[in-house]
Amino acid sequence: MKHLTGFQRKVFEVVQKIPKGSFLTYKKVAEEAGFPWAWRAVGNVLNKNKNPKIPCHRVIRSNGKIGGYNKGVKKKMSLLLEENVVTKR
DNA sequence: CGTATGACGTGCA
DNA sequence: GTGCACGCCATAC
Repeated sequence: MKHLTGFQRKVFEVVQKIPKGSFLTYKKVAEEAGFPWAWRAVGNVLNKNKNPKIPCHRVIRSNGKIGGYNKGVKKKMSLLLEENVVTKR
């Protein structure tokens, strides 16, 4: 797990704790992580994140858009449709 | 150590 | 409701 900063570790913790069938926005994750002012960094951390243990696909934008996914946005949409049971857009 | 980037968010036209 | 621009934080180079 290497040397993650408290920020990243916290973000991973929160994202990993997201219950199935639910999703959080980047800003919400940052807020839950304890860094509500660094919602920007949340997306960056997840982007560079290579940990498959982190359901980063459950984190979407506040715009209601899916956002992105380092494994493929298409994959993220599929996961959201299957796990979060959400509608397209 | 300094600069640039990015899976964002909000504001304004 | 949609599009463009700016601001923001942390990380990577």
